[in-house]
Amino acid sequence: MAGLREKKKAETRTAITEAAVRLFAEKGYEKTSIEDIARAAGIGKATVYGYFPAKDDIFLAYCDDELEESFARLQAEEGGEETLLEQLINFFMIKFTFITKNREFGRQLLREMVFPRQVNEKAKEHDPRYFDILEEFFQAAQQRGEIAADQNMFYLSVHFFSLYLGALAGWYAGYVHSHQEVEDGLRILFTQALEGIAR
Amino acid sequence: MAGLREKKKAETRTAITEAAVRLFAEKGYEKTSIEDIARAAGIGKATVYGYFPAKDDIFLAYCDDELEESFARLQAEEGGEETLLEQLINFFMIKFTFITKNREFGRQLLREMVFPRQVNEKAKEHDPRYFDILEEFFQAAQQRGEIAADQNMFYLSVHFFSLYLGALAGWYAGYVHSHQEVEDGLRILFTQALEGIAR
DNA sequence: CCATAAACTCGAACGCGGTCGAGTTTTTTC
DNA sequence: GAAAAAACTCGACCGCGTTCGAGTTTATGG
Repeated sequence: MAGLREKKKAETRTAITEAAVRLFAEKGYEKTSIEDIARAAGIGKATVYGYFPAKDDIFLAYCDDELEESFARLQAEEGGEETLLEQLINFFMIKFTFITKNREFGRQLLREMVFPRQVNEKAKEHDPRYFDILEEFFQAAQQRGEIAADQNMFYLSVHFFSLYLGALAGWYAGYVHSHQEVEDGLRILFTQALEGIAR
Repeated sequence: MAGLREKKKAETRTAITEAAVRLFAEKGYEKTSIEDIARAAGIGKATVYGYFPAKDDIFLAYCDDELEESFARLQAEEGGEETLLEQLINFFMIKFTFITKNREFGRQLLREMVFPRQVNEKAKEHDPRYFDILEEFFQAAQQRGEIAADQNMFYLSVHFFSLYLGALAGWYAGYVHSHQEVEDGLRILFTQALEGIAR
């Protein structure tokens, strides 16, 4: 019964995202028009809108791939014997390096993730994955006695994530320029936080 | 000599911003077209681009007014006998209430201020004014003995500003919904930070 | 199977942000 | 005060994101 339709739909959707991923990487987001994508996917321009409500949403599909890659690298890291501070610096610097690999891409993605146009269900799947990694760090640090036992894991994650956001804001606003400056700044902020958390 | 030209130019510029402010407030940013603004200002559409390089820049001129108002309210507050924690909560909740007065306006402004398209000279005039207020709080708190003497005022400001950013992100991502929740969250995060900062 | 409904496709057109360039007004130069 | 230069204005146009609507394909039910 069904099937033929669904299969074709899935194929077309894939064709769109693949064409978009390729073109975005080649020419950049702004320089790639919907018509370019449609042509590359072998369909009409208007048909794209049957699959994605707006251009930004195609971009977000593209981001999913990229985020997946970053996430994999984050999990691979697993430095087990560093201090919590070093683990956190490491974690966020990987994220930072990834997101600022291309300034424009990072800016666009951050705008969409930090101040989304509407509450974003997709983000609510992503975020916990990062928070889980952070919470593992905290758990281990707690067992090593590096942080107090009564700390709320979730708010700890939020705390460091916020400081990371601040660093990104400083980067995009032009207050810090090199990766080293960002790392130094994060270290200062994290230490401020930790010296309280660790008493 | 000059004068006639300059005066006319200033008048036209004012006419544009005033028309824009009125129309943005009436119909919202997206729904207001450059042509609307031009017509309301009594000039041609293309002329607008002689005064502002892009639509967003007219929006930012509009924001200047709004930010000025918010800033005035912030300075008027001056609660002198509260604890640092309460002062900070107060300060950031005023900012939060202002910026989320209109969700769309706040989102757009935040995107532009936190992740600007290019390094923004205007922002570099604004930011220090807020940081100055914060540093006064810290100075006073230091004299009261609420925080350690060796803290770097600038990074303290950055720290709390970052936590505020985190709260905004939580709001726009839909993790917290009421002002009370935001305030509660800020209080937890600020306390985490302070208990370190205050030893 | 056929008839009817539902879903999908896409050329054409719309709206809007932004640019061009020719015409006009002001300033400068001598 | 005339001629050249510079600055300003705006109708016409371009490109692109998005929508419309008519035509086509697939699914459904008797």
